[in-house]
Amino acid sequence: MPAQIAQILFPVNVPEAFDYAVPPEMSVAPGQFVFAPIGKQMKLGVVTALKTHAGDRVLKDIAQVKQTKALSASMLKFISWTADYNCVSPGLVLRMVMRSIKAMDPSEMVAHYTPSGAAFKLTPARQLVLDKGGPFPARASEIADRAGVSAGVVRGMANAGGLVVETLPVDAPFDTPDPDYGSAANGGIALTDEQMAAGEELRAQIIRGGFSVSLLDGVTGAGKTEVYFEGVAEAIKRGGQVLVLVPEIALTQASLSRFKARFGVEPAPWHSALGDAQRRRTWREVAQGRAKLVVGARSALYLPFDNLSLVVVDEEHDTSYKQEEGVIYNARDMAVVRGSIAAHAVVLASATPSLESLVNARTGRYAHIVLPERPGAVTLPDIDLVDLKDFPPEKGDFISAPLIEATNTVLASGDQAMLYLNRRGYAPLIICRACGERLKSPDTDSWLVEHRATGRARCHMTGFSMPMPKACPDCKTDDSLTPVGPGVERVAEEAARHFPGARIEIFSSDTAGNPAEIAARMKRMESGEIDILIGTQMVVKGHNFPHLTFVGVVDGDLGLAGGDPRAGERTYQTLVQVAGRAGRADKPGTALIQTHQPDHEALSALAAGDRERFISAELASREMLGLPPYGKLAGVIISGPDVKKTEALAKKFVSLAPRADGIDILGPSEPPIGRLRGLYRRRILVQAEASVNLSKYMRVWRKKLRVPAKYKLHIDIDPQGFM
DNA sequence: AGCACGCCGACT
DNA sequence: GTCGGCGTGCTC
Repeated sequence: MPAQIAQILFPVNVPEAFDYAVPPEMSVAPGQFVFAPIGKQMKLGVVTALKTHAGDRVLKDIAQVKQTKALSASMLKFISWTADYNCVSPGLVLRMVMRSIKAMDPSEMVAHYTPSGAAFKLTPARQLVLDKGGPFPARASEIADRAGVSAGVVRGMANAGGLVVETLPVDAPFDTPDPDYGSAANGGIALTDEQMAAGEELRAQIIRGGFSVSLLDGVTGAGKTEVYFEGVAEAIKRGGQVLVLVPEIALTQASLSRFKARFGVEPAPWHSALGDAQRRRTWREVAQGRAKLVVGARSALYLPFDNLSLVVVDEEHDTSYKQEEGVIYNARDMAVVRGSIAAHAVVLASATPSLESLVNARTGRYAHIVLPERPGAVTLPDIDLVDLKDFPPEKGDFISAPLIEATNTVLASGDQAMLYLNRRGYAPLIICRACGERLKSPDTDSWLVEHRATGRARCHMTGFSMPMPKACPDCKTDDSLTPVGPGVERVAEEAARHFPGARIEIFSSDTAGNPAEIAARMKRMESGEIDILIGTQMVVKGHNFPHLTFVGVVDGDLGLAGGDPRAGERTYQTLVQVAGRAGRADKPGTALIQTHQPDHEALSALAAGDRERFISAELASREMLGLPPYGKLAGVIISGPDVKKTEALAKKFVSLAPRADGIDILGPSEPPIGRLRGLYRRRILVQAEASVNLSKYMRVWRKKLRVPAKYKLHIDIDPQGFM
């Protein structure tokens, strides 16, 4: 029998898996993690395939098989599919999967304590342990922490017989969700007939098994979450694992609590800010198939699920599903791919579905489940546009008379108002009155934003920040630096002038602080301790304020500039979500949107409350221009330390483009941010007809150019922005 | 991603 | 003379 050869993929940036000899006494299977020598080092990789013949090359031996759960065949396929589609090496995708390498070993075991109930010598400190030390079983340090005693007390108490000791994993398994825990039958939220029918449809998909995609389409407040919970319950009931993807910003304690209310346990969390211990715990429990319910941001899609049977993508239109750095991918699209590979159900949920998903639903590729507005409950408020040409704000102000009037009316009736502006800080631009200099981020084409609350000038692209200078750094004139344009801080200042006595709070990622503080602010808003909330994008997600009946959008045009083909769609989606904050819980609401472009299709359709009109107009123009979903786009970003060489490299790349029908290449051109962290950037846009396999074309093209060290070429399939 | 090989400036 | 700077290229 010929020696067996294993293809091994390593989590490094090499173009393909490498061949290794399997020693005669060793047995390996695809998906297993193995140690093998690569160069001078020993690395952990994954067997992707076995074969019997590999060229003339003398192969090295696999050193050792790692004793841990292997990746499933569908996971391996998903890794290579992701790499191919997004034009990156499969090793980089594997690196995302292997994010928590320590989690491959079983959890360390450590002593846990539980009250024994037996008689023992009770002291005041020991009483504290019993009163406040729980929940049990727990580690000595956790109990001591909660009870406010030293860990010695806990151990002494165990010796005295008051606590029993057992050795348990440091990383506790997650509790098993109960599909019926908070169901309507068990006293949970009662579903309407329509919601029940929609839930049944999802259940039916899951019972039928196999690949399916359902677009769950319903306005805010129509009960999308309750409906997809029905699907989640069915999948859990059948023993499968469920992943619910949410936009990173929406992964809050409040959203986890909704899962707890419905399934009796908090789900396993996954997001970028997770600490090492929690990350390890979730990764391991997911790999072992013990974590049944996972709620996570986009990267959770690359967790090594053992038995995934449902993926829900909540707020599927949200742009944060697009990963913009490293491996560039769209988690919403990859979720559908994962479902087709692993043959399971996928649910896309949104009040404002992306045009791509809508078209897929209309052509029958996706099941379309439409939830009607709840009868009796006002959902979308009355939306009107304020043409800033007709109602210009006072000089230096940003709030027009109609917004002031509407806010006053709402405040007089004891309700709350919200002013929305998606701009952090005080002013987006700082300019010198004496010499005209604009404060710019070092090595980057981006203005510094004044943040008055912290007295700093900050770059939102790079994170650079410095104390707000007293004098112009260029002409040295004192006190000449002037803020230009509005940020939420400035709008709050203006609001304080217009509405004296009103309790005003700002809510943005700068002021948000930790989760506890966010929750506290939300609570103040809910209980009516805030009259006017002034917020950025952060206020859009998921919080319901029963007394909020007016929303004023300070700048409805933000996002329409810049030539991005999806700008109109994004603006429409955001404004629907913002306006939807007003007037729930049976109180009618109103929304006013300040704009310079009242005739823009997105804005006028919004004011008319006519989603259908906006969608058909937008689709018609996309079809005419050959843009997604009727055509395909890819972006190329080339960056490097020298302008001329970067430009030359971009031109050379364009000249190497394979000739093909149905493909247009635009550029290279300088993107809006032409220089970022000292690197000059050039952008190429590739537009293709729908029938073209654009990923394959880009992979072939990419191989023709050797990119020098320090220079980078990134391919972005279906780019969402044009920065 | 690492790690070594390689070819030019400030030290014993 | 050589120690080491990091630029370049390879790893089955």
